[in-house]
Amino acid sequence: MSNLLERLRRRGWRMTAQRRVVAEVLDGEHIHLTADEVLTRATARLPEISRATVYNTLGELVALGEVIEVSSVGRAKRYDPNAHHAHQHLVCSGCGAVRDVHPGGDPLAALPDSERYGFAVTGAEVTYRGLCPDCT
Amino acid sequence: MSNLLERLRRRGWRMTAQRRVVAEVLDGEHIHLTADEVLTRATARLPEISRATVYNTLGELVALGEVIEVSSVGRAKRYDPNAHHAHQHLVCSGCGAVRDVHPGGDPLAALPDSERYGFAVTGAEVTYRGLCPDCT
DNA sequence: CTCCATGCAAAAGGTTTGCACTCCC
DNA sequence: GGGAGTGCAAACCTTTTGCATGGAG
Repeated sequence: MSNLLERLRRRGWRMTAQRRVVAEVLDGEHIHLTADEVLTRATARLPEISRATVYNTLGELVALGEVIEVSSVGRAKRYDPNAHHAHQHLVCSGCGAVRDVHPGGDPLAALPDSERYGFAVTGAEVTYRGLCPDCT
Repeated sequence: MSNLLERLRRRGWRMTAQRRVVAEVLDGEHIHLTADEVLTRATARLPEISRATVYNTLGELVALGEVIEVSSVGRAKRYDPNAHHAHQHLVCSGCGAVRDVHPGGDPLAALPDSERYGFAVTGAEVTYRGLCPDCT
């Protein structure tokens, strides 16, 4: 429980049944769901929620910086509610499962000024790839 | 010119006019094109090439390990013909432009065994994000 | 009471597929 | 000559959008 909901309330985020359910689904399991999986789980709790609302809400959570968009395997993005702890992702090339990992050091430090080409660099994401125990 | 075409021929890759044009387009500019941009440039050289063939060919080049799929900004993947030199990507959050960069050190080294959770880890990609000079 | 959020359904990408035809090896 | 590659168009999947309704603050 990282209390995504409570953080949202504290930030004055307008609360509705739909938004609460989406936040609960994301916060409940610490796996990385696709929008469609969020919709399925949300529908189980609140049958009248619509696909558009799930997308709207996910997009807003990403814009607020409370949720991170992760592209894994396949076309659908996955959503990671663990935005407040620095971490990276380990993706299974077989089944697309995503695990949080915590490597040492700051990846940004590896990029010297001479390799920044005038960009204002704001962050770095590392994606480790491999096969999970089940897919080996 | 890194001779993508020649490498493909040497690997016994079945050559056709369409495949040659796709390879030439990728190898010609060292920027990171979307499938649609590849189609546009390929059509300029060979008007009868079809969208499906471009997708088929790109998918095959990726499977062969000669081209890398990069997800930048937006929904469309970009294709990087520079698969034979270790490098990472610097992506502009504004316009989606992708630049190759060469940070120091091996990103895999940052992930200790204790953070691998039984995965057979095969690689790591680093995506640096920021704003390019034009978008600042 | 006033917006903002929602539902519905349609549209918009981007990518994949089925099938008959072509042409490289 | 045979099987891989191609073109066309339709299907598919994911995400976005327009618009009228509904509910939070």
